[in-house]
Formats: sequence, structure tokens, C-alpha cells
Amino acid sequence: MSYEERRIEVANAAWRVIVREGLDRTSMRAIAQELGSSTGVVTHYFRDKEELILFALEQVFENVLKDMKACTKRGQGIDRLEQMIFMALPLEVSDKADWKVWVAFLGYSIGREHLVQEHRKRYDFLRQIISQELADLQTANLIRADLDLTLEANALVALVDGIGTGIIICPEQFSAEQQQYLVRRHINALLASS
Amino acid sequence: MSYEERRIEVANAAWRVIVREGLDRTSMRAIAQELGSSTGVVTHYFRDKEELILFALEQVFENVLKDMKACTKRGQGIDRLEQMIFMALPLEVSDKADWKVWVAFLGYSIGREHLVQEHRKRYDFLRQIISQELADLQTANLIRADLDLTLEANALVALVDGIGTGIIICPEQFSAEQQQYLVRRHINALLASS
DNA sequence: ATCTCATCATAACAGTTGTTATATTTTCAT
DNA sequence: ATGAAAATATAACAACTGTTATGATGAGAT
Repeated sequence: MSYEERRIEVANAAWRVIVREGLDRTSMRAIAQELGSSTGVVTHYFRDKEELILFALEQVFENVLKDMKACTKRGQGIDRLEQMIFMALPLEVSDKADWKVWVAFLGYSIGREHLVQEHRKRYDFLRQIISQELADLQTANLIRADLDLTLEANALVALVDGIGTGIIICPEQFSAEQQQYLVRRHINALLASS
Repeated sequence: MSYEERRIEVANAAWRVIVREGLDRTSMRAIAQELGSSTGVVTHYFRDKEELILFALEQVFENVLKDMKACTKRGQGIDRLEQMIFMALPLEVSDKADWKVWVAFLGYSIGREHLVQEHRKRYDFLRQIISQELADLQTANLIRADLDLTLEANALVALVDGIGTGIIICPEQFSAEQQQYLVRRHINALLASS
């Protein structure tokens, strides 16, 4: 197994502990135990705890990013935007664990400005992708020409965020169908009236 | 100063530390220092840390609840619903501190099921209030009759949640006007077409 | 076979944590 | 003023934290 693969294994162990125990109870020793080895392994692959946590978060983020970008290849038009948003939602049970990591990190960032900036980088990235998608739809006359695309991208991210965080607290409140319905309705409001 | 007032003073000190340092760095000693006294005071008024944290969260929650209920007295119709939602949004800078506590607690709850339930209680409460408001609007024929009110209440809570958490990471992304615009647009989609 | 270095294990360090017990002070009715 | 009770302070406890240093083990190349 390569160095990078082993690094990911350690991060995956950290990911599992975060989901199960929460971020502030994810100690080096707990990660090592989850990994089935000693803390020496953890410290060998990561300079410190923060580097490890950020790496684990990056894994989560890149997973959804990969799915979203895959949509760019496949579909087209409004449907493509919809599919992209769906990829970020906790439609399946397995997605909820990723959302737990996301939310845990969000809360953990309060009072740590540099972690807020880390989080912000990823928000900006998502916004940019969605904004680009909206721009394409606008030039194709599929959505209204008078839309403030920055605002609309923000709104879509907020919608996803609201659903994602809400579902952690009340897992049964949003079925996959309801999540998709809300996204569709939101997007429908943007359509060109032609 | 009464016992209950002093309790609130301690909780307020805790609130300030949470906003400034984050929840997991809010130690008993840090709270005592913020209060300008010893840890003996903190432990005297609260059985343990969790009771203190939950009490501080309850203060935050009751503040917005009070504002929302005040709307029930004043306005009427669609405008009243709008105003209620506005009360929960971080429209002013001072509101953002409360949102930090809310989000910090949300993240802190990951991996602590009983804290998730605590959070859930408050979500359910909000949903119920909004749901009741929607029901009134429905019987008054102001919003569409075919709406699933539970779903719509969930959607509104998610909208508020998405804006609130997003604004912590990117404080300049949503101006007060933009927040209100998004809420108005969301609610407009519910209006009866009469 | 031996040397090298990546990998892993163990142990110790200094700090911090929540909690508890025990003083000390203040308040206040009698 | 005096005693009881509330409020506050201090100190100690054991457990846990991230980090670091130091050994041990392993595999692969020469």
C-alpha cells in the first residue's frame, strides 16, 4: 500500500470516529484505536491533529465534488443543474454520515477563524460551480435574464445547507422525494417564462 | 440580585465565551474568568457543564421565540408570517452571535444523541409554530389549499437554517435585504392564485 | 548479509479538562 | 450581635489531551 493510500486509511478511521463520537471527542488515541494500531501511525502520516482533520474534511468534500462534476459530463440544461444539486443532498442514508462530518466541522470552526476560512474556501468553490452552471443556463435563455446569479447561487447553497443540517437533527423529516421536490420547486421559480 | 438572575448572568458569560472561543474551548475556568469570579460560582449555579450549556442555548432560543411570538400579536396575514421568519434570520450583526451559539451547539451534538434530541425539541417547536401559522393562512384562503403544511414548515425552517449557517461562514454573502428577498420569494410561491 | 529508511510502537511530557470537597466570605433574618 | 444559610473562593483529584522523543520492526536495495 502506498503512502498516500495509507494516509487515506488513517483519515477514514478519523472520519468514522468523527461520525460516531463527534469532532471534539476525536482524539489521536481514538483514531489510532479505530485504525487498529498505535498513535505512532497517526502522527507519522500527519503533522498534527488539525492537518488530519482538514484532510478528512477534504475527502468528504471531494467526494461530493466528484459526483457534481460527473453531472457536468452527462446531462444538460435545467436537468443537469438539478442533478448537481441532488448530489450534494443527503438523499441516501450513507450520505448523512458525510453531512455529520460537515456539520461537526462547521460547529468546531466557531471561534477558530482560520478554520472558518477553510470552510469558506469550500463554500466559495461550490458557489462558483453553481454560479457557472446558472450562467450557462442564462445564456441559453433557459432561466430568467434578470436574475442576480451570485444571489441565486447563494440561495441554492443555502437551500442545500438547510436541508442537510436539518436532516441530521430530524432524519425522518425529509424523504428523498421531498428533498428533490423542494429543489425542483426552487429551480422552477428561476425558469424563463417563455 | 435573585438566584435566577445570577444564573442568567453566568449563562451570559458562557454565551460570550462560546461566541468568542467556540463550544469545545468553553471550559468552566474560562466561563468563570469571563464572569470575573471563580469556578465555585459556576458550579454553584449549575450541576455540571452540560446543564449550563443547555441553559445558555435555551436563552438564545427563547430570545428568538419571544420575537416571533410578538409578531403573532401585531400583524396579520402573509405579512405576519414574513415578519416571524425575519425574526429568526441574522439580519443584524448582533443576531450573528446567537447564530454562532446555535451552530456551535449543533456541531457539538454530533455523536451525542441526547444533545441531538435537545436540539430536535427546539426544531419541532419552531416547525409547529410555523405550521400553525400556515394553517391559519390556509383556512383564510391566503395560501394554496393543496399544500402539505408539514413539508412547507420544514422547508421554511430549512431556508432559515441555510441562511443562518451560511452567513457565519460568509458574513457578507447575504445582506439583510437579500435575506428578506429570498424569504419573500419563497413565501410568494405558496400564495393562492386567486 | 548488511545497511537504510519508512513504518510502527511505546512511553513520557506538560497542560487542560470536569468534578468534588473543603474553606472562606457575605447576606440576612432573628 | 449572632447564628444559619447562601454565595464565593481555593485547592486538589484523576482522567484525558496533543505532542514529542525514543525504540523496535519491517522491507527493499545494494
